[in-house]
Amino acid sequence: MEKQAKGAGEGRAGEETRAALVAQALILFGAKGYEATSTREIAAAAGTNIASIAYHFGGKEGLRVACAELVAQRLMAVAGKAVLMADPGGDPARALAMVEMAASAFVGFLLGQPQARDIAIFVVRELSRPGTVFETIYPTAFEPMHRKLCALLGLAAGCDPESDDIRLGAFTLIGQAIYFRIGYFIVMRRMEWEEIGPPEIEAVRATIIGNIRAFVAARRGREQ
Amino acid sequence: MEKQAKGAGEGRAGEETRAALVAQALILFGAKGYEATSTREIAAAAGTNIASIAYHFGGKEGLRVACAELVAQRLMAVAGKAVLMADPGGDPARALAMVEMAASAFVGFLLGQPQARDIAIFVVRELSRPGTVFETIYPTAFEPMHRKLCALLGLAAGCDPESDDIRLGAFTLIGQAIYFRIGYFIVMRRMEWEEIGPPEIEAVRATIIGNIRAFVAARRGREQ
DNA sequence: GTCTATAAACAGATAGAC
DNA sequence: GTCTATCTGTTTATAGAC
Repeated sequence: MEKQAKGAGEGRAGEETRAALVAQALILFGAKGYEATSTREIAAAAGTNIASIAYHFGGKEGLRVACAELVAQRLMAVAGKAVLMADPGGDPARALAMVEMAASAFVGFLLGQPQARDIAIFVVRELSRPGTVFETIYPTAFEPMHRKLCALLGLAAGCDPESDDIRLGAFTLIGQAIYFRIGYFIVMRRMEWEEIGPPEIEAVRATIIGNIRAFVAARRGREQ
Repeated sequence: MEKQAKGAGEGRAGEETRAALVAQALILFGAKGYEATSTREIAAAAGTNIASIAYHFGGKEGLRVACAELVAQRLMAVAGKAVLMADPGGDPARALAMVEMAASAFVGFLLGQPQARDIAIFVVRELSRPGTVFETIYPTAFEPMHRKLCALLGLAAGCDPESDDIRLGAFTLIGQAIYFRIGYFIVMRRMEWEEIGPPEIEAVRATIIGNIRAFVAARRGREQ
């Protein structure tokens, strides 16, 4: 009644409404889960009506897919340049530094502003089960990044980048970072933190980077 | 019509129905999520009717709480003896061995039989947001276990067990294990595994135990 | 305690005016 | 493209027979 005063001859396309719907859906899906979020809720948050979801996306499921596409695109835009194009030039020390930088950025994203956190949890939820969204995000974003991480780790540690050891090790690195988002409230309670701000993020970062160095050091010290 | 032939004078109490409902709800909540699971589904899986959920638990939410209580109880029964009562007797080497044993058991549980995996994911989901279930499981099961893990890690590494470093380090250890459950399908895809059986579990176990040793070694080698 | 039948609320999808 | 009003199916919860 007061929110939208757009007449029929508005001119500006419905691209804005579409974008608002995806943006709000992403936040709500992340915060409450896909099933627990109603289309009415999303429409209200986006300042539009329920019917517009069917119009723009064909239905709730289409909106979910649109969220996945947006996320995959953003992930590639951000990490694609920072991670995928990283070139250590065959130098183990530089490779290690690049892994540390990537981990640092990842932790900052996971624990940063609430909106980023909700997007992160949307991705985690969707990647935890097979489906359309999994098939959208895994091949275009996750797999290339994990492969690159393995390349850097392998170079840094002096191991075959595609060995079971390095591939699984890369998962343990990702996992410990993601846990701080999954277990957000557990961590806050146990650490007796009121909120997770810059100093807290820094503490998490330091611990994870310590683990990365220990991981690499343990392998460097062995054979090869 | 054919499933239940219990007359009025059956004698055996409804404790069985109650237990079946909790058991099936736990599996379904874990597999599909709380919101995505209908009470009809649960009742059918438990071989009873919808009304019995209201009778035994007051409603769907009561069933969720009952699941939490069962999980908290089982966690304490299993891990309570294996972990909480572990006494390294002040020996760092024994403390490290105990952490490794606990991690090994934890990974086995997380990746073991499907039923155990579903229970694990129920716990992870519920602990990821504040609520009644969080308040049930966190203080009675999670907090004591994390504290004990910190004690063992601190002793093994020669650090203050309640320092930020050790407490956060304990989270990174838990996180990397849990990731293999959260990211089950990602791992399978990337590792090109058809299923996660004993040899795959062993590989994950080896990587995580390697990380634990690296974590401890990095701190032992420093000061103190 | 267990069940069927049903009530009341809510979901996602759609028709049609503008 | 946007909206209101409505359709259709499903949800949880409940009443009441047995």
